[in-house]
Amino acid sequence: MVISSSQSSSAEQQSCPHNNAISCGNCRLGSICLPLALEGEDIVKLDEIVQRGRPIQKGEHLYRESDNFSSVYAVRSGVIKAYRITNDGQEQVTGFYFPGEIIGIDGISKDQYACSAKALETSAVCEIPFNRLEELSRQVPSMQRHFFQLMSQEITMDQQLITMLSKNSAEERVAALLISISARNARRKLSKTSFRLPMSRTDIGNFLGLTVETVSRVISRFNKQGLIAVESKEVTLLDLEGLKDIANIKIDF
Amino acid sequence: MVISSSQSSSAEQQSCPHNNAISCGNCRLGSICLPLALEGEDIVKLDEIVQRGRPIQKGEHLYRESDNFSSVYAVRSGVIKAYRITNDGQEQVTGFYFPGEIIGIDGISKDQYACSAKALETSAVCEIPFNRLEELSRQVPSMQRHFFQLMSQEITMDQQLITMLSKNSAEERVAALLISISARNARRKLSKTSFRLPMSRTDIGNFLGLTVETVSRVISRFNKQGLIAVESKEVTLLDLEGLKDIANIKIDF
DNA sequence: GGGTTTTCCTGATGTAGGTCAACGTGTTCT
DNA sequence: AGAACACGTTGACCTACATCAGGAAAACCC
Repeated sequence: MVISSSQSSSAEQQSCPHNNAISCGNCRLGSICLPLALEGEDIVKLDEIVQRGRPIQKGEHLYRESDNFSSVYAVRSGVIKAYRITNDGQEQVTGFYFPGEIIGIDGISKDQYACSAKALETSAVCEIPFNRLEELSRQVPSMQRHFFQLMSQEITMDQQLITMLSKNSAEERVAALLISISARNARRKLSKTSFRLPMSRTDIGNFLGLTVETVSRVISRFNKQGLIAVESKEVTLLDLEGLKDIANIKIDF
Repeated sequence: MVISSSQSSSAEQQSCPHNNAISCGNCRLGSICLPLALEGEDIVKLDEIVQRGRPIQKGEHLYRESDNFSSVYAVRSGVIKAYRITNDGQEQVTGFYFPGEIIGIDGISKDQYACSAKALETSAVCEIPFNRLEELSRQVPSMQRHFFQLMSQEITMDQQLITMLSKNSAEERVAALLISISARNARRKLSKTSFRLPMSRTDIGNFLGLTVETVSRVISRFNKQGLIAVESKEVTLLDLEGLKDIANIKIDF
């Protein structure tokens, strides 16, 4: 079944309506997901190995835990949730991936994905077959460097989350997540203060190591205090500085 | 100042008493820290870039957070603690590194180390200058693959820790750490049931997101229940299966 | 070798956030 | 449109772990 991608309506998609016209060279996410140093010729090489598939519907999986690892994916539009199932059957959300971000690199170590990846809304991704990427990395030093950096960045982000989970209060965690989403929106030239939370409260709680009830209470409290204005999933950050004070950490995850 | 390395007395050191006689080819940790696929000739190439420095004394730093990144390090003997300082000045332990394990790759993303690395006991490390490693990775595909895997492994380990911090009880966490250390000892052909905890209770608590008191209480409880036998830092795991039941997770961090 | 400092243990008490429960509000399906 | 269901909010209560506090035992160090 082929689904026409022109139905998609996210901000990112609108700017490049025809799928087959998209290339890494003209993608407006390039500066986020690509090495800035990549030269014209090298972008063409990268372009050749990148596969742009049909959109993924909300709730659909990009891949599942323990599927054979073959590709990493760049999110082009939508939001992807990464999660794993613990031994006792609980879900643990390990990250949310926004446009321009790369997902799937945790699969390299064991040649199978360590997480499942599920679309939280209709999403589009660029598939990058890993063996071709490895080849390209050998030919193009800046590409190799970029990929090492990307992986290292994932590590430092995880370490920030570790720190948060072991040291910060519920309010600090929720504030940190709001600021993180805000910052990632800003990178994509979207509003830094007004956006839609693509994930459920349950997912937020799960990611932050809190229960739904606690997340809900903290958000309500922020709302009452005039720090934010919430209407279900729509959020406006009214006092970004105040939130940063509460979060009390430098974040870029 | 040069410190004679013959003073060192750890198990790993004893097997290769003369520093300058050590090479990646004859190091008994090779199968842990090196790509298994590396061929004779390639090991020589790796050997040429690896620098074996003087031992690091207990409490000494290998590098500090925000030092310029230049090298990754393979622990040859001893134990290294990685930690970062949070905005409000608290320490957060992000990992313990045993012989055969690689530390420092978190520094790649920003070209400066994201953590500080401190020796918990007199240790020896192999320094691997990263730019030379990058070069070598381009020439030797299996080397590049190995390094990607190493980084990816660090990510999955961090994600396991994240899961533990957000889902597991104090007892589960402590049991998991004990089993992890046991497993890492086994990899090095050391006792899986009897060893010395190289880190303080404070460090354990910090790493596991618990207070010293809680760690101490849990360890005492395990002791009373006959799961382990502790005398200060010396531990014997009396009921490995029982501990695994408690830990309730597959661990390899 | 004895004093100082650090580490470890254990008990008493407090609290942030979990649990349980009930109800309101969207969303989906027929 | 109305039933069925997932999601979100709020309140009352509870518990695992933090905090505070004191004392014992190592470890360090003139």
